[in-house]
Amino acid sequence: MGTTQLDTVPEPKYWHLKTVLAEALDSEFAVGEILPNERELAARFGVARATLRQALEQLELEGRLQRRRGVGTTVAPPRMGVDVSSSETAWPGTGPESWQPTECTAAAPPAAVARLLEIGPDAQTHVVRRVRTSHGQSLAAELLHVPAASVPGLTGIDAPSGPALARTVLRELARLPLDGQDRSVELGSAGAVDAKELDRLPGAPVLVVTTRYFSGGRTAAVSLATYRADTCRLTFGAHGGLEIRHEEEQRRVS
Amino acid sequence: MGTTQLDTVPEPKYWHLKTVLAEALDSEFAVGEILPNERELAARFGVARATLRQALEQLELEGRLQRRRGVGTTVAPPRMGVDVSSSETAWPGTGPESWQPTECTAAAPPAAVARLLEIGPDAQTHVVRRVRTSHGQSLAAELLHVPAASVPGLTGIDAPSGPALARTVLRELARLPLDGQDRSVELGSAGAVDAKELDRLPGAPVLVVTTRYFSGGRTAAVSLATYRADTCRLTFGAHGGLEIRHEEEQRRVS
DNA sequence: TAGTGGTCTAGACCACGGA
DNA sequence: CCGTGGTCTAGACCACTAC
Repeated sequence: MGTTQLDTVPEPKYWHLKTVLAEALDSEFAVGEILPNERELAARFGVARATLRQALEQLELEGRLQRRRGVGTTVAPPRMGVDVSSSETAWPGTGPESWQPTECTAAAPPAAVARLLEIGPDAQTHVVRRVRTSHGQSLAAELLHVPAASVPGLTGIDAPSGPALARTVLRELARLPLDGQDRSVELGSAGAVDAKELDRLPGAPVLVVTTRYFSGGRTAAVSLATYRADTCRLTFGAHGGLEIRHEEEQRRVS
Repeated sequence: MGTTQLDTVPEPKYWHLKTVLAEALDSEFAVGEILPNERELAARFGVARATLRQALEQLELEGRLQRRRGVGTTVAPPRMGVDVSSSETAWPGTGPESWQPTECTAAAPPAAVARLLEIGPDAQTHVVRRVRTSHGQSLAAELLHVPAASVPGLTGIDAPSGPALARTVLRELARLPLDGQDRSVELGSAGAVDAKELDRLPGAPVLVVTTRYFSGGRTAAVSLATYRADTCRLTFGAHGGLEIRHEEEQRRVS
């Protein structure tokens, strides 16, 4: 028979729905435009709201949509390219970066960090909190763990607090010779505090960038930076092509 | 009053559930062990299955669990560190890599790729499919887009097909002088074909690594590699510390 | 065939943002 | 206050795996 057999692999509804919506997004909506609410979209497509939401969830994961409680679902702009390699072989806080220190506390590091720092789980460390912003939007939240042993110049001083202390720690750190660094990227979900800092709900997907800074044959500091996975594309450019350019806004299928 | 007021921010059930499960995973389960099935877990915690699944979903996203239909939910091993920078300034297919070419077709590139290649959307390109495996497990699926203009040596030859053609294209590509390359990482979801190649369901979260290869002032090739986000941690090591080491298997909270 | 996770439904109530 | 997305329920059936 001439009928091309389909349905041998029945496509899930939410998957088909996602495809349809993605095409509509390309052809019928402008960036920033708000979609009809979920109840109406579900009715329009003849599915339950939960099913519709499964499709929206995927599109949000891919950075095509942005959903905000109490507001609505909007068409997201293309992801921002965020350079993560510019500070190649450079201490954090040096250079014209977009990081803003917000806090500094003293604490014992979590087990995973202690392992990376190659220190005991009860060693004192300074924890510097920083936020990276661009165009007024929070891109990433960072916890920089600096063992007290790495910045001996701070032992006597305990005067400043908050951002001031953070800057002092960064300054002391920058006095060490930097031998090199290590980076890794993996998927994670935002904890409660990071989520608030990134203006997202807890559990939002994030790209976790782990950086180890080496000095004098030791690991002098470890940074855990969580980037909003919905809005960021991390670039490791040596050729300035995929950089922070905001690129074309609107595309249409030919 | 001495009562520390909680409940000012009522925690969602699935969030609390996720925390409880994560702790149980650390303290009561070994890697590879299978958990009770979803219906029983839901009953045991007194929640609906959908709610339990929301918690499991998050834990899977974080690489702590692995769920397989018809089998069950198992405790996942720590993520594999996968080096993505070793081929720094090197053509793909050269060196002792773990990539395996599987196919090669001729096609016009999708719009997004055409833009990166700086060619028209209807230019002919070779599309090489490769799979990266480690320890018998599929880690990543790649589509390498090579404009026909980049490998003029192939115009006369059209004899081999499949993997053989793929290797020929890679060989021809390697003859060009490589000026540099560009890399970016972002979150995506696996398409139907990639999902099958990665042994995951469509829509599974992946880390998309986009690489541009430059030669003679032009973009000679573009690679789109999708890494399993649940099992991979991408490393950009200059110091061989976070490399493919499988690391400690089992941890316990002190 | 039995048991697993994956999909889907039709409701309900809650938390948040803006008017 | 109303409308939005976020959470949750108690079911049902389907697709896959292994025995």
